[in-house]
Amino acid sequence: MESDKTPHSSRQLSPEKTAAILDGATSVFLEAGYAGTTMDRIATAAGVSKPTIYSHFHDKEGLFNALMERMVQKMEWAKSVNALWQAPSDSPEAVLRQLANEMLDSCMGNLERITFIRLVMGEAGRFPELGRAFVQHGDKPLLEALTHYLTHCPALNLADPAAAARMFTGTVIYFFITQEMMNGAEVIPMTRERLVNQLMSSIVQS
Amino acid sequence: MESDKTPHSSRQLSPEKTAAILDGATSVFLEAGYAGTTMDRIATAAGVSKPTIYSHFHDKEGLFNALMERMVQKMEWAKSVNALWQAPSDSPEAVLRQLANEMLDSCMGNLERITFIRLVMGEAGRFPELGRAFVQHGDKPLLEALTHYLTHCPALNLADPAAAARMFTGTVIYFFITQEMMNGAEVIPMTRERLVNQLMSSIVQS
DNA sequence: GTCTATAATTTGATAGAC
DNA sequence: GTCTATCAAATTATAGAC
Repeated sequence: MESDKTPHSSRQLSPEKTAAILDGATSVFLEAGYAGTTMDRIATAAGVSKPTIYSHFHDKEGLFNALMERMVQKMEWAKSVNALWQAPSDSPEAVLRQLANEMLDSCMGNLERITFIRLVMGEAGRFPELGRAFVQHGDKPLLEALTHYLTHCPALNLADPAAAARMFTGTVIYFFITQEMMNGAEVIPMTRERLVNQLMSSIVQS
Repeated sequence: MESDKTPHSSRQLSPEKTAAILDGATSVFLEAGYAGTTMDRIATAAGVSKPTIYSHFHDKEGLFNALMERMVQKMEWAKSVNALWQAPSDSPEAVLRQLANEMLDSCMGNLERITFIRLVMGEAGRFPELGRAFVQHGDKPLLEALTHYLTHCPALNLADPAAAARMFTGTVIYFFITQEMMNGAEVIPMTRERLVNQLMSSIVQS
């Protein structure tokens, strides 16, 4: 068969424009939500014309899906999970404290992440696959790594490590949700230190 | 001064229509989100004309604010909180188990509540007061009641009851978020029984 | 007080030039 | 391959009849 890479290839879309469209559309969708975003604003933000968008993506929904898939895959807790492996000789308490703090450091005050999660939760009803992909690429790897750690850490004797991992992540992430995603920091004040201490006394020595 | 309640009062808006508009608008906003909702659809759903809507509410945003304020106030965990007081002689484990189960019963499979929370989280950036009101009327009373119980229950000796209450509600509510709001039930399976057992072994005997 | 009809603008999407 | 110009439909909001 002939190669696809002939000099005068029939490739019809510029990768640079594709990236510009995705970047511009990302910022507009994050700011205005799905229904609040117009193709005109995306064209302006991306520095291209509207027909160019439609030549690279079938329609508004196709562009949104492509863009959110890209964002969901960049959204993993990889850096936080590293805390579980990079100092294996540390005490479980030190390791788990660092995990909680890495998770909170990567979320608290991170306006782009806050806006992204708001968008995912708001659209998870109209785009069910988006919600599932968020859990698949975000929560699942974190829960698996933490469950594995809690299972194999010699000092801990947990009856149900997977449930303990759920309690750990749920406590940390819902704290982030109430304080920052819901603007509740002054309504129900709480410090991260007290929360993490509570988790330690519940997991490390129960 | 003259009374406002003269027989030929100058009252100019029918309360029945106001209620019809609020009800119709609620169902449309829940289904389509803020930007995805049109005043035409609200008029049809409410069984009134568009000018009638504008005579009762200043504009789309004013209608949305009025409606969400009403929904936020109906959204309390009152029934769940009752579990903390209606059988004070029960063991802490029995009381806390019932609280967790009441919370989950009122959420899991409750499509209207799922859609409502998705709407609040999705719009908490563009309507910051909405997020705060959600925490004020939802999380705060629940946390205060649970903290009070954990503080005064003789059998428990918790170092930080408020932090323990946070762990309890965060674990339960984030479970609901991942499994149902994010459609993650098949991606990261977990039973409510295991989760509640984990909470019991972390709080009742730590 | 509520409606019918409509104004003014914006929207998602495309035809056709180059 | 990308743009200018433009379409048909939908959108927020209102004027004026009754």
